Parts: sequence; structure tokens; C-alpha cells
Amino acid sequence: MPTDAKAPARARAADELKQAALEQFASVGFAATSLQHIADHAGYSKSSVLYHYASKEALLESAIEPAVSQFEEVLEDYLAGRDPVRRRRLVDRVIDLMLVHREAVHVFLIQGPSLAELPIIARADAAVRRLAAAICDERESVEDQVRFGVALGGAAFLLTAGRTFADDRAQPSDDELRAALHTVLPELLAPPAATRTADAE
Amino acid sequence: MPTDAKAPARARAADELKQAALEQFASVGFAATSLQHIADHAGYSKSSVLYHYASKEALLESAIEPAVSQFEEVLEDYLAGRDPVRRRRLVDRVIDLMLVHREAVHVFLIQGPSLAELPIIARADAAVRRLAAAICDERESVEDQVRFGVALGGAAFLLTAGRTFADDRAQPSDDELRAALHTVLPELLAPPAATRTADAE
DNA sequence: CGCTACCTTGACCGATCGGTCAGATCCTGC
DNA sequence: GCAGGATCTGACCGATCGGTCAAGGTAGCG
Repeated sequence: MPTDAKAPARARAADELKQAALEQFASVGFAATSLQHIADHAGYSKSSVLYHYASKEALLESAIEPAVSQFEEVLEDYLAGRDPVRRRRLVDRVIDLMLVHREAVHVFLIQGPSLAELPIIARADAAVRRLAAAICDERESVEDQVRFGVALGGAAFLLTAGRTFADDRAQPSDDELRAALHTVLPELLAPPAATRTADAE
Repeated sequence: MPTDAKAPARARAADELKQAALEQFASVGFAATSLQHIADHAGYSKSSVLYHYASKEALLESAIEPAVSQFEEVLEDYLAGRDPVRRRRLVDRVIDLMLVHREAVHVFLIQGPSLAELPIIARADAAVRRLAAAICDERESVEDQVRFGVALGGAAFLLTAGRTFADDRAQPSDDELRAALHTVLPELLAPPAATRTADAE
């Protein structure tokens, strides 16, 4: 009888499995992660995984759905009334969401194309596309699209795969990463003319 | 020596298989790509794949080794004598290499962390780390590391996974992408103070 | 013609995949 | 204490995985 585990035994096991699955999906990929690995990593049997989740795909959906929903919320909030101030706030909130949900972001952004048949991935893809349209706005020059793609993919890479390439020296803390991203990404995305005004803050 | 049509039956089959494998590895991931898929996609049998390549991993190595070697070459050339002009040229050449070898880049950069045990991936990782050190130079602020990570990962994302998120409108041509990347990345990587001088060209 | 070397393939192997199912165990309300 | 649902697990299933192997086809060459 664990103390803090007053928590409904049901939800606890499900959460542990979900967390273990998310970590594995993000670090080695959905296809390369077996139910057995997830079970071992969480301290349960493979059968238990399939007791709590109907299938491997259902487990993926449970793991990343909250992240997708929050991205959709933030996006809807911006689309409700778009203006430069809200646009900047959109960028800031997306950065924060990516930090919190980095594993989920890795799954639906980086691994997305190979999982396109899953409904939850399709939902995430649609949201990303709307985000792209929102950020690039009416300007549809190739350069603007490239700026958006680099910013989005670059942040996703940095927060997951990219960490591997800097492990010899100390890892920057999340706070340091957040601060740097809040500086670099708006600078990258801002219409060149607006850079200085945005700086003035 | 036959002309290219006459082409050595041996080398032709091997090349076709290598190309098919590279496309699959980049689009759905190494782990999710089976030898059967590769064989089907290239019009051979699974046994033929294993006749030309000793194993799935040997096939991966053959497919991405040329790209890794070229990155190493470009990097060595810069390290031989580093100065701002060479640094800018390094960035330009890396961008061009990423365009030509986008599938290989996706494999060892994006999928790299989950394939770290393979020698060819370890080689690529080491090269990327040296590249990071070269670009960030002695400046080791978190912000500079973030700039590098975003630029590298962003370009890799844009050239592979990212294409999925823009398929409804026409895809930019490679020339357009190259031009945009040559504008955006140096601007992102340049020491803020040097931005204007770099602009002056 | 046969000989040889190369290329290709289907049959096959053990391991592991995602998933099913019947039971063992545990917890709870009466 | 006991009944009954919730939780957990091992045994098992068909499919597919990476990889082996020996036989068959096909050219060049005497």
C-alpha cells in the first residue's frame, strides 16, 4: 500500500505505462518500440499493457492526445482574432508547449509522416498545417515557409534528438533552453522589418 | 567498361537496392523498414537483397557512408585553417550537402540516437559533434548552442519530414529551397553583432 | 557440348511481433 | 468470511522479422 499511491491503483498503472511508452516512442521510435519493451520498462507484463490499452496504437493516442489538444487550444485562441501582439504570444506559447510535451512533439512532428494513417497523428498534422498557415500568414514566399519549417523542426530536434549531440558537456537546463528559444525563434520568424520593434519589448 | 546502360549487371542491382533502401529508411525509418519492403520496392526478392548486402545494417552503411564521408571532408577542410570567410563557406557547403544527401541526413541526424550502436552512425555522430564545436567555436553560450541545433535540425526537418506539412500547395523546387536556406541559416547562425557585416556581403 | 562463375530465388529457421484468452490474485463491500 | 469485480499474468496464436541455404537460371568460354 504505497502512501501517495492512495491514487486509484487503476489510474496509476495506466499512467506509468503511458509514461514509459511515451519515453520509448520518443527515444527509439514508435515502430521500433515493442509492447514487451514498454512493459519491461514500466515493470509490468505485456498482457497488462493490453489490459489497460486496447492496442499499441490506442496507447500512442492516449500518450500524445493531451499535447495535441493543447496545441489546438493555443492555435484556436490565436485564430479567434489575429494581430501582431497575439502572433508573438502564439509563438511564445507554442515554445512553452514544446518544452513541456517534447516527447509527444517528437512523435507527431518528426515521426509523423510514417504514422499518418493513425487518426491522432492526422489530427496533429492538421493542427501543424493550420499553425503554419497562421504563422506564415498571407505571406507565402518560399523564404517564409522555410523560416517556419526551420523554427518548428529545429526546436523539435533540439529538444529530443539534438540532446544526444551535446552530452559530453553539461546539458543546458530547461530554463536556459526556454530562454534561448524565446530569443532565437521570434527573431527567426519575425518579418525582417519587424525584428527591431520586437526587440524593443 | 560498358556505358551506363550496358552497366554491369552486378553494380546496377546493388545500386537499385541501395537507392530503394535509402528512400525507405528516410521515409518510414530504419526500424520500420523490412528487407521485404525494400526488395518489393526495388523489384527483387528478399534473398537478393541479402546476396548483395550481408545484412540490413550493412545495407544501411553502404547507403549513407558516401554522405558521411563528404561531410567529414568539408569539415576537415574548414578545420585546416579556420577564419570567418572559411566559416561562412563551411555553412554554405553543409547546406548544399544536406540538399543532395537529404535522405542520409534524415537517417543519421534524426534517427541517429536510436541507431547509435551502428559504427557508421557513430562516425556520423562524431562528425556532427565536431561540426557543432566548429560552428559554435569558442563561444559556448547556451544561446549559440541553441542556434546551431535549430539550424541543423531545422534544415534536416524541412528537407524530409517537413515536406509532408506543405503538400497541399505546390512544393518549392530544390533551387528555391537552397536559396532560402542560404539566406536564413547564416542569418540564424551569425554572431548577432556580425549580422550586418555578413549582410553587406 | 559441358564447365564455371555469377546472379536470383523459394523454402525454411528461430525469434519476436501485436494481440487473445483463461485463469490466478488482489481488493472491496456486504 | 465470502462473493464478485478489478487487476495482473503466462500460455498461446498467426504473422512477420532478419537471415541461411541449396537449387535453378544464365551468360561466357573451352
